[in-house]
Amino acid sequence: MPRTSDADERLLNAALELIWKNSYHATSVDDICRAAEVRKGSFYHFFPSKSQLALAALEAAWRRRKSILDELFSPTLPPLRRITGYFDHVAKTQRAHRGKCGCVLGCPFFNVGCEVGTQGSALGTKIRKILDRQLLYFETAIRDAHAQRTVRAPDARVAARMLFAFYQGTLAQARIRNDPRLLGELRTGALQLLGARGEARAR
Amino acid sequence: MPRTSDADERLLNAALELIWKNSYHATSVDDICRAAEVRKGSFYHFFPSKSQLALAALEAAWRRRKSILDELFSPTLPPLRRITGYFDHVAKTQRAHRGKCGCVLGCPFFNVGCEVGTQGSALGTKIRKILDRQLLYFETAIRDAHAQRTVRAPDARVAARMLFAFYQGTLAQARIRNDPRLLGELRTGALQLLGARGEARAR
DNA sequence: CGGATATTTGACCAACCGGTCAAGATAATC
DNA sequence: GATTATCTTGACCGGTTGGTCAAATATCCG
Repeated sequence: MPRTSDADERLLNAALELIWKNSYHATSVDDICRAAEVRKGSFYHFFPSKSQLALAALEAAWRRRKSILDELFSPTLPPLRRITGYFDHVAKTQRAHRGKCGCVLGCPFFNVGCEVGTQGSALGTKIRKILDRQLLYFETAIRDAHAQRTVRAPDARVAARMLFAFYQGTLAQARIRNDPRLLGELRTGALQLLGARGEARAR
Repeated sequence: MPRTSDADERLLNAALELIWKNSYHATSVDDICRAAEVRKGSFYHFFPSKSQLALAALEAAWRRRKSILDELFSPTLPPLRRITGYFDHVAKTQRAHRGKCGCVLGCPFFNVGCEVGTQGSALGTKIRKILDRQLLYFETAIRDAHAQRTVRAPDARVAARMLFAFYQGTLAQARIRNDPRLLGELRTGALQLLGARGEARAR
């Protein structure tokens, strides 16, 4: 067997980068090829269509994110720490984005989800699935926090949805305004939203 | 003087509808012309470019929204009622969208803001301005609520930003999942986020 | 080395993109 | 009813879109 190429990976990376920074519809196949230094013929050797490439790129991004989430939401950590620790991590990476490419980028799944959500595409379905899974991390952390009474959240699922909405809304505002300082409000907002007890608020 | 036309208004309405439902980049000039039953030549008689049309359409949408906000956030109403009343109104109109076109559409300013936010276009600037103004309604309501001690929010601006993020995040989730039921969580989340007192929570 | 398979290349496609324009149609005004 | 400014029309533009393809080339394996 002949020749192994990394052009497919370069395409995945370039696609994620461009779609994340701009948007799905604003990113053309030619743009992606140019950024990945791959000719269009090779593009269609590896991927059947632009939408399939986007799907694969988001899937790859999710795999990376999942391993970070698994670490930050480890059950060995106090439940509220998992959440605030994750928010700290998000603030850090968004600041890094801003340093590198000049923009706060927000969440790629959420951004593309907003863009294509109403169109019933395969992309939309995949994104809903990813967001659902991300929600689960919040849900179990909140359930644990409730069990050890650092938080009062009888319905952990609803509380997780509200926290997730607050989190994504804050991240999106940071993108729209290109201001990572807004992410500093994630921690206090989360504790407030979950009705965290006084003692739990410190650090 | 000759001939008065409403083609410009039809274009504004069609543009808002299509951009809101789909996205800015997914909506073409031809799409808009078709929906408005206007030939392309007429389009460019009234508007110099697609982006200027979008700008004007969002501006018109904001004017309509502003008059609703002025009414629902009237200082004659109890401060928390202004907020919950607005959320009720949003839930109602989003349900209506879903009934009419099958989709929860979310907030047009926020959606387009997410899409073009990083590109430094005039559209982005306009949207930031609109979102800022919408934020002010929350801010004064929260300040009033704090003054009459139905809420504890020493920094009304920060509290407003957090509430706004929660509101937009929830609306966007409802769009992504096409589920208006999520909007039912706006009220309880808002009261929780603002640390509303027990008595204030009842209806 | 020779063959099999994986990859690369660049030319090509029809459809569509945002935008232009000259010519004609229409209607309020005098 | 002529004038005049507003609006409408449809043909047209070069560039870009997502996507195709046959031929060339590179590599691994025996």
